[in-house]
Amino acid sequence: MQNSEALVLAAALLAAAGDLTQRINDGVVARGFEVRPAHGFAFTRLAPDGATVTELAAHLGVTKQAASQLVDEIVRKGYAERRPHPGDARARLVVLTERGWACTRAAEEAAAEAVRVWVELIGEGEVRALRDQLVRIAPYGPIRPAW
Amino acid sequence: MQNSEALVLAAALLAAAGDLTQRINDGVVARGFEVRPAHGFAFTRLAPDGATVTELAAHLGVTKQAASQLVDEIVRKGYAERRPHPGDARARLVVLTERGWACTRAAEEAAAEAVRVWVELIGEGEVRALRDQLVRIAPYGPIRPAW
DNA sequence: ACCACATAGTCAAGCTACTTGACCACTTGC
DNA sequence: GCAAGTGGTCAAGTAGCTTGACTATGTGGT
Repeated sequence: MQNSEALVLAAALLAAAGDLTQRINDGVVARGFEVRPAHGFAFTRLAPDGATVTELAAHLGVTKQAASQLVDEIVRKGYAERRPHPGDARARLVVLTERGWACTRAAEEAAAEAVRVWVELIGEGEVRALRDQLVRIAPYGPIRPAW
Repeated sequence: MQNSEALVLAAALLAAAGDLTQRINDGVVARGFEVRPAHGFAFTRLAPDGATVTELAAHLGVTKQAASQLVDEIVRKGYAERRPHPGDARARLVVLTERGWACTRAAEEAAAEAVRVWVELIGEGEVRALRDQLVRIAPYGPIRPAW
């Protein structure tokens, strides 16, 4: 593969990721939730059983101060709440509220809607293949803004 | 495709894009250029024949003031220069210097190096297929940070 | 049992890459 | 040839991050 082709791949990947992210966020906002994209990726970490601020910081690839500010924001907006951590009095467990769960479901709907456009473009099988390949090459590292 | 699968696709896409962007930028920095990722995407627009600040702003999806500041920076660092625009005395044509071209070539090398890792993971044919599919679904809109 | 050290979290201040608003120079179209 | 539009910059404000400092709690060695 030529060098210049690699840059084309990078540009297309960035464009697709940016487009998808924006479509999902727009869809969530249209459903009545006041959020930005970073919140969504925080929610996916909080979703199963909650998480501490430090765990969230690692997931998002930011400092724990930044993660703490983000938690302040989603708590203030009613999507999550801080609870005492069972088994560690220093830590606090951040868990989603019912509204937080509703927002998560809205994000899934919006994502499905955005992907549907792609399915119409290249077909469901191709989208699945795309996803499978991406899952194989995507590192399980922090979810970060692309730049 | 279930709703939750769409979010998995989005997360994988974001992770892959973020990872690739960072690898490319690290590679360019390692080759002795002091840049950030947004510069690279500016370069790809400037590369053929130069561009005006307004065109660059549209390409990057930011205000023309922001684009102007970015041009200030890459001019100060010696990667580009402002020239009078032939045929429009209001505009100025921003063109790459020789160092700017060298940086672009370094980005291509770094991108190829990063993609090589993927080729080893899933094979060259799959990477090509990935690129082709992405090119088909990626809108030709602005290149933006993923969030 | 104690004390040094590590870790969870927050407060405060600062920075950077953006934004909005105002403005001038030049161009375009009626 | 003047009104409206466009290219570019200057200035000020802002959002979301950073680094630094600190308290409270947990951990491990002697």
